[in-house]
Amino acid sequence: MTLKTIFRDLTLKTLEKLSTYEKVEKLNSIGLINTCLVDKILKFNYENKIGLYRIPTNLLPFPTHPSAMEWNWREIFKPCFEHTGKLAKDFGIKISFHADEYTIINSTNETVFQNSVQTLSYLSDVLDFMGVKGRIVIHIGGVYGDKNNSIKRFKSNFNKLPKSVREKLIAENDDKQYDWKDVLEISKELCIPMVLDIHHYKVNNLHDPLTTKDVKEIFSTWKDEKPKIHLSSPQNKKDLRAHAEYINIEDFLWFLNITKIFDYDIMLEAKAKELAALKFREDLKYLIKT
DNA sequence: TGAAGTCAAGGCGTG
DNA sequence: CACGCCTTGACTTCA
Repeated sequence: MTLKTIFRDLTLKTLEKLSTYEKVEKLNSIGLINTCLVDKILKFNYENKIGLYRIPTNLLPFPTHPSAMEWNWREIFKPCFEHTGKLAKDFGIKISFHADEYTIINSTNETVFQNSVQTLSYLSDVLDFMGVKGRIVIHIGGVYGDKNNSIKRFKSNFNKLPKSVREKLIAENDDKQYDWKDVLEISKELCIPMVLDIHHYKVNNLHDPLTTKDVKEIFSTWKDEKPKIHLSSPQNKKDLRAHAEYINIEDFLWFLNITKIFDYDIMLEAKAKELAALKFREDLKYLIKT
């Protein structure tokens, strides 16, 4: 059994050709198709004992764009999200979002920061409507030629965010700029959990190799919550950053070896999505048996 | 109905 | 300086 998980979308150009009435109709229709798809995925995950799900940020089309301001999705979709949230809770599936690359909390441009606040509020409100204790993953952002100042700006801008957003954010190490030590320091100071992405770690690590002690410190940022890591495999040797279809079990074993004493969730970032998750689990089972 | 070109946004690396 | 990349690509147009 495979899932066809194609989330509907539309281009701005198409949207702007429509009358106000047509716009709302179109946006509603796409939003509804996508939320129904989420319900279907949750059901699939439950049946296949997959305990996590990351909802794509394009769940709703143009949720924060000026050209769709007349669309009051919060009012219209509240019951939908309540229903979806109830499913997630009944199935025991943890929900999360990953803010897109345009969400930059530490931007030097105030407009970019304000747009980021809008996007984060959208994601936060969806989680609140769902009534789940979901998380929103973010990266630290740009460096702008001065990492120390950019980290400072991240921290001060973080504190300008609405409380409802702040309490959902979790920070992830990235593959180019902010490595795990940078993010750990920031996470500790802001008291937010850190998601360790072990693929990004391998691509971008300026420090010593990760030890069990380091992982313990990273996991301690989660307090009473079960920690989560991100796992993916590179597309190919040349293009290390892009995600492959499936997970190569080798990319996890080294980490498993230093974390056997811990209990944590694994979010897979693989293009084959649910198929990759099922295969990963089979590979792991086979390996442990032999 | 298929393939090819296009798509809101930022920051960074590459040619 | 223009372009591609990142995101679990998808939409739109044109044969």
